[in-house]
Amino acid sequence: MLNRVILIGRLTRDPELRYTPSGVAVTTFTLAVDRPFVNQQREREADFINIVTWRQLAETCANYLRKGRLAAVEGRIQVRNYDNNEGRRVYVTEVIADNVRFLESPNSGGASREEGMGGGGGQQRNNNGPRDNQDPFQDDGRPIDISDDDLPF
Amino acid sequence: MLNRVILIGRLTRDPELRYTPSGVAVTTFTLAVDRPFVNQQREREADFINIVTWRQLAETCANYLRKGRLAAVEGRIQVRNYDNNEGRRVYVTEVIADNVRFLESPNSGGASREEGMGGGGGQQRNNNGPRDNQDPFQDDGRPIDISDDDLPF
Amino acid sequence: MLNRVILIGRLTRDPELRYTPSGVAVTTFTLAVDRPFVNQQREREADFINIVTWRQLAETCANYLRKGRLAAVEGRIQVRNYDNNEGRRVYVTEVIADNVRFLESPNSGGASREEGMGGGGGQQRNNNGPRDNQDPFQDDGRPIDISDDDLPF
Amino acid sequence: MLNRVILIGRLTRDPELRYTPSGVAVTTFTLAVDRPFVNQQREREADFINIVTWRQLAETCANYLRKGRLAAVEGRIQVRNYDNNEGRRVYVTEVIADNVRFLESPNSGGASREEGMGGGGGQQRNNNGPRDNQDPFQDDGRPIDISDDDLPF
DNA sequence: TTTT
DNA sequence: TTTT
Repeated sequence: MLNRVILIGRLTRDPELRYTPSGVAVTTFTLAVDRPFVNQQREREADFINIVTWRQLAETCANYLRKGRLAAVEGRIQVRNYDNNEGRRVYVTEVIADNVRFLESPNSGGASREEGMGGGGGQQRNNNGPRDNQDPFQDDGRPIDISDDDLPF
Repeated sequence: MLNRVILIGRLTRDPELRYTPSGVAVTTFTLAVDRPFVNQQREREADFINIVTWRQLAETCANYLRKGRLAAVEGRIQVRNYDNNEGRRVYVTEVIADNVRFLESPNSGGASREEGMGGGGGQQRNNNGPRDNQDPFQDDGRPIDISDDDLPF
Repeated sequence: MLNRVILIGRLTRDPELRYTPSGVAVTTFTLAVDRPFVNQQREREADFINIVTWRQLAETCANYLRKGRLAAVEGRIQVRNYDNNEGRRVYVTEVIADNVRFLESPNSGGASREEGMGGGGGQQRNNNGPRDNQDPFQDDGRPIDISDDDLPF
Repeated sequence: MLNRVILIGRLTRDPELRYTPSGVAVTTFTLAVDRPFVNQQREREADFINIVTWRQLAETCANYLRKGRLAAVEGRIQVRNYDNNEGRRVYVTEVIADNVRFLESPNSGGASREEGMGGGGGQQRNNNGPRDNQDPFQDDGRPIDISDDDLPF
């Protein structure tokens, strides 16, 4: 009936942009949200929360967010379930975002030194500007098997 | 860094009150939160979101909430993980509530007819008033093996 | 940059539906939101918060909300200022709602006995169903001098 | 009954720290919160929202926030009214914050060049570190006539 | 009275 | 000007 979430945290990795068979953009990433200090020893812990964005917002997130950046996310909690290959029902909880704010500009630091460095000998990219959408080798740019109702995170 | 959730929905079952070994009350329940209408056929779907409350709030929720009742929950998303008995890592997402509002009084209807009817031949209870805390057979009232950090939902 | 408000409270009076010169519907009402108990004497106080809704949501609120009803409002804070007839700058704070949930059905009680009783000899209305939109004497149904940017609350 | 606000914006001026007669710290500042773009010409507008913090949080805000800095504020809307010296009832809306996040470190830029430059011949201060609480000339550090219930913003 |  |  009412379902509202607001988070501020840092991306644990670069966002992943995919497309549904019908061509709808969907971007996923994980936000590390620090918990309030629990004890005097100031042990720091975080919750790692999966975020899903769709359409125009998905494209924008893929272009402007990177691993390590601070972002604010507004959205709603969604709980999906599916049966895995062992016949077990698995529950997945995600936040479907409808508003994302980039709280660090690309050149204000905060991003990990390793961001964008691909698995080995991959293309080098300018990680401080937006990602080049024309890049034909842009990872995750190909249509894949995701439906709007049941996208695997 | 900031983690805020606000939900309005209905309880899918009676709340469960337990105690940690050190005697801290913890109450869990699931909220069915209707999704906004997706299509013209007005198919109604809901997200089933697990809620955890602690201490005084846990006692109050156990006393005043029942299956079917409408409630507003304020809290934060928490993601726990543990290794199940098959050696698989399982992720559990819950909302740790710090504020719960009862949006239906006990006698304003909305609660299922079956609420409180135990497994078989159980005690009958007046389901419209608060639960009797003195009841020595109150289900879930015994200390069980829950720690504050890793309570099984 | 981010501006989100969620309120639950009761209407202090019937909602008012008006139209901008270009025919856009705008409904205003005030929500009484109880403050958390301040002291042991349990003095109850409330904040009275002005709500503005537009377009389809305005029509729906005018049709289904009434004085005394419980409602949840989601929106954003807006601060307007204008110079009054004494040349003083006046600041007005409202919540522009984009989502309103009716937490009491028309026949679940909660509405004041006096609701809808107009100033003198007014039409009688069935206050428990939705308001009749065809009613040619529906109060506040005439176009008035409100602009989209600067509506007087 | 439920009253929750979350804002992200920039301070329009340095925060002001005061004390109630009984010695309770209270800090006030104004947050400029950009509105979503209204038209194609990308006219940018903002809402200027008054924030009030109390006790420990007030001290921390006075120490770490400065004009121009980005901050996230969590709290509740409060509406006060008083009769001004012309016998008119004036309504004041503020956000009483219970959680403030500093989204820019003191040396990440963003602060105005003029911040901290006092009215005339005042002490110079290092504006990038926290404010020195021992400073005997610290502005707004003297007890003033504010009560907990009716502080003038 | 307003911030970037 | 205020609701239960």
